[in-house]
Amino acid sequence: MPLPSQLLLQASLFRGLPEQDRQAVLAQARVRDFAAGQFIVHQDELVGELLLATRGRVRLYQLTPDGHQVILHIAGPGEAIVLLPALTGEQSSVSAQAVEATSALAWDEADFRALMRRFPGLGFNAIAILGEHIRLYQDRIRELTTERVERRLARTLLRLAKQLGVRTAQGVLIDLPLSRQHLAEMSGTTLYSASRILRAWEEHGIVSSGRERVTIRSPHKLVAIAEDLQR
Amino acid sequence: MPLPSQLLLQASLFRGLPEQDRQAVLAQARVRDFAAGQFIVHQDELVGELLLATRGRVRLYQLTPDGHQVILHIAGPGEAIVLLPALTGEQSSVSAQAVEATSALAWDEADFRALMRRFPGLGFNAIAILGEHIRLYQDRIRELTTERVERRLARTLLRLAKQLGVRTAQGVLIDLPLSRQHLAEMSGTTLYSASRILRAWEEHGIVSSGRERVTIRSPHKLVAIAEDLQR
DNA sequence: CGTTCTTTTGAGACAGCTCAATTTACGTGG
DNA sequence: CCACGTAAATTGAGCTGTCTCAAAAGAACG
Repeated sequence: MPLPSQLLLQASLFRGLPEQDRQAVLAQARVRDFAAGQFIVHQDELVGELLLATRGRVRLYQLTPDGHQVILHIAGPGEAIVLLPALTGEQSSVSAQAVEATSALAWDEADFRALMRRFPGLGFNAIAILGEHIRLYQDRIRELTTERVERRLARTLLRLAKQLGVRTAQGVLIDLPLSRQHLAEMSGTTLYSASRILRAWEEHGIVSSGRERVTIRSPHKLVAIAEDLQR
Repeated sequence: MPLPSQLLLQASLFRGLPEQDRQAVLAQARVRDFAAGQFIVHQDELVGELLLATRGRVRLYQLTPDGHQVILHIAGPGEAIVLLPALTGEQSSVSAQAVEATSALAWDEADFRALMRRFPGLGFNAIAILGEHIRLYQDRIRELTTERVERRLARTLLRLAKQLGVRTAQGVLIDLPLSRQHLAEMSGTTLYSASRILRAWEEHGIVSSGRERVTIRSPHKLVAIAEDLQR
């Protein structure tokens, strides 16, 4: 099996590890594949393994009792799909569903913990990843309590563009099937408000969006909206 | 200096550490004291040390460009005041201000990292703590996007009661100077809405609140509001 | 070329915010 | 211990951003 080593060199989890150690860690991983739309873990379930995406995209979300979805993150190649439950042995706080055909490396919880004892760098990297998540979440909490919908939506698009953006002739395409509903669930609003705002932006030449696709034509203007540089 | 060892046995950071190791870690700590109201760290500043509260209460918050505060957490004895920046070497994502006279143990960033290499249990505990924060933040994001103010306020009070609640004759007192403004900043609303809701709850015998004080008379009813058990 | 899912758009409702004006509680100093 | 000043809390009134619900139009796919 040819490992996608270029990508895994960049994976935050392995950053700074000596090549030899990295190989030792990779040697213990299994490969798992998920079809588009397949559920990978369910909220409040025990998982028992650490999953690191190598291909595809995974939607991480929480479900409320009355059926609302809140999307917390879209994980792409090089990112962990399930990390915390494997590190702490607790159940998952989120559900994960593959958006596209996805592959991942999998380590058994116990195995990975043993690896962390052997290679302390792994532990530091895990902490750094959790730290990034914490910062992102803190930012979102601040945005949700102090900013209005339009700005939050702008931030969501900018975050997505940074993470999954692809340069095209028209601008930056967010390379992911992304409905208005999904955008709403990432921004803390409703599908209707998201649709109206995107329409308005389309009129102003800021974005160009179709069915489950968004291209940012003018990242600059979007930043202006997100950061309130206009008035 | 007599260490408050009972408390430090419970501190999540030292959980499960052999007594001997714990002593070795504690031996490298300095004690720092902060007056009520004193600023401990500022957002976006480098910190350079890990701070573990042993006494008092610390408000952790973010400030928005237009001056709004968003309170992310109130840290009490046994909890870390500054953790992530020391672990990753990055600047702090939050500001910290002592609510009361506060004491803390302090380790230099580099020293603590060395201790983590020596005692891997420290690293696992750090991960567990970060994990708890992540779960709390995820919950808040979900609440902010799907629940209305009254319920969020109920949850805020319940969280505070769980963490800092003191049983009294009238109910559970939240042992902390806590204005309507602060409650609003923890719940994602305004001081006015918080005030109105508390008044209504007072009328229904759910809480009894005075100036910067809240006592929960009927935790049961508050849970009913938070969890929507009523209708 | 009908079926299904996504998106758009309209109209109305309302939760919660804003702003202003009091009232209440506390601490301090005379 | 009282009077005063200050900060917190309450309350009213009006406004509006955003949600809700309904309906129709557009896009994809067998």
